[in-house]
Amino acid sequence: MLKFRKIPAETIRRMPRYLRAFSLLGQEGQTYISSQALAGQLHLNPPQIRKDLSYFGDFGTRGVGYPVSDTAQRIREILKLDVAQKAALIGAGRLGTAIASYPGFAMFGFDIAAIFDNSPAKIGKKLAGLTVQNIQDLTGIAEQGIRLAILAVPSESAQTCATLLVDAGVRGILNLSPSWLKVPKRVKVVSIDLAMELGTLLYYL
Amino acid sequence: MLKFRKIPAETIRRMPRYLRAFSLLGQEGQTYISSQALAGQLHLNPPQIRKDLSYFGDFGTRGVGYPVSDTAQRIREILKLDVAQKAALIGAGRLGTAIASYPGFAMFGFDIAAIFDNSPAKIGKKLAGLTVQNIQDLTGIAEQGIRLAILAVPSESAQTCATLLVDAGVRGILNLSPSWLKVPKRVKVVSIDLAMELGTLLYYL
DNA sequence: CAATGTGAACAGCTTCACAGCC
DNA sequence: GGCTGTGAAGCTGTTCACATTG
Repeated sequence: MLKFRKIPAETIRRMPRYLRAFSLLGQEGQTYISSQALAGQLHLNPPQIRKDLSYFGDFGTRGVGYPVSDTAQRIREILKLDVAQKAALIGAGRLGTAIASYPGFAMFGFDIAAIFDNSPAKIGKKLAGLTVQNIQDLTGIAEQGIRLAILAVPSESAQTCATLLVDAGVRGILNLSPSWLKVPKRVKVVSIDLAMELGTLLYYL
Repeated sequence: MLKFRKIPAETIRRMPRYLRAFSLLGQEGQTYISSQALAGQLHLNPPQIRKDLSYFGDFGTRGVGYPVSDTAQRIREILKLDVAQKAALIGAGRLGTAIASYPGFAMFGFDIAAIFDNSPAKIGKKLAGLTVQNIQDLTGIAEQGIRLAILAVPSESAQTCATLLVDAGVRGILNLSPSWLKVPKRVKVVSIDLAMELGTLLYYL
C-alpha cells in the first residue's frame, strides 16, 4: 500500500505494542510470525494487525508471515525510534524518581538525559546517575538534542512547566498530571491520569 | 433518557473528567455551568458533554445549565465513587512508593488501604502510613472491603500477582505494567504503559 | 431567549471475505 | 495450502440541527 491514506490514530497507538512484541520475539530467536499467532499474544484480531501494518507498506510474506527483526526495525523507523531519543524529565519527586529508573523505556530506545526540578532541596541531588538541575536552566535542552519531555509535577505547576518546555523547543510532552496543557499546535501532548483510569474501573463491576 | 441504551465505553472514560471538573467548580462556589462553558474547560464539544450526561438521565435545566454539586454527586453514584473505595497497592518499589502518596486519588474518594510486596527487604517497612505486607498474605483483603488493586510490579511478576488478586476476590485491577493479564471475565483490567504512550509521541513530530 | 436533550447524518475504526501471492 | 493485503460491509462514536423546556 503506497497510496497516501490517512492512518487512524488508533493504529498509531498500537504500533508500540507491535514493536514490543516483535522485539521480544526477536530476542527469543523467532524469525517469522503470522498475524494469527501475534494476535493471540496481543489479544487482537488478525485482520486488525494486518491492516495496521499494511498502512505502512507490505511487511509480510504471504504463506509465511512477518519477518520478526525486519518488521521490528521498520516499526522503529516509522515511530522514529531507530535512533536513541533523549528525553527530559521534569519533576524529581516520588513519581519522577520512579520514572527516572523505569526500565520499560529502554525497549523503545528512550534515554532520560536530563532531570529538572524547582525545589532547592532536590536541585544538585543525584537521581539515576544524573544531577537534578534547576528548572530555570532547561532553556538549552534543544542544543542537547532533547525534543521530548516527561512531565511529573503537581497539576498546579504543570502548565508553567509546559510553557517553559515549549519555549525551550520541546516537541512532545508526556503529561502525567490531570491538567489540560495549552501548547502551540506544533507540540504534541499525551496525558495520562492514573486516578481517572481507576475511576472508570468500578463502573463495570 | 430512561430507556436502556448501550452506553459507549468512551463516554464512561470521560465521566471521571466530568466529575473532576464539577468537583472543582463546586469548590470554587459555582452553582451552575453550561455545556458550552464546561466544553471550554475540558476541550470537548458541547453536544458531546450533553449527550454523555444524557445517557444517565436529565441532569440539566434548559436555559440554565447543569447544577454543579448535584451533577457531581450523580456522577459519583454512577461511577460508584459516592462511597470511599478501598484499594490494595501491589508493589512497594519506586513506582509503588509514588502511587502510595499520589494526591490525585483523593478527589475520587480512593483510599489505599493495604500495600503488598514480595521482597523481604520491603515487607514490614512503613509506606504512606501503612506497613508493607507479604504478598502471600493478601488472601483476606476481600473481608476488608477491598475490591480494587493497583499493580505496580515488574512485568515478569504481573501475571502471578494478578492471579493472586483474582483468587483474593479483587474485581478491578489497574495494571501499570506492559503485560496483558489473563483474568476471568468478571474481573476488569485497565492497563497503562508509560513507554507505549511515549512511543506514539514522536510519530507526530 | 438561552441552553438542554435527542434523532439523524456523519466520520472513523474494526471486522469480514476473499483475491493475490509465496 | 497458508497467510498476507485490501475493498467493502458493519459497527461504534461524534457532530449537527432543532424541537423542547424553564
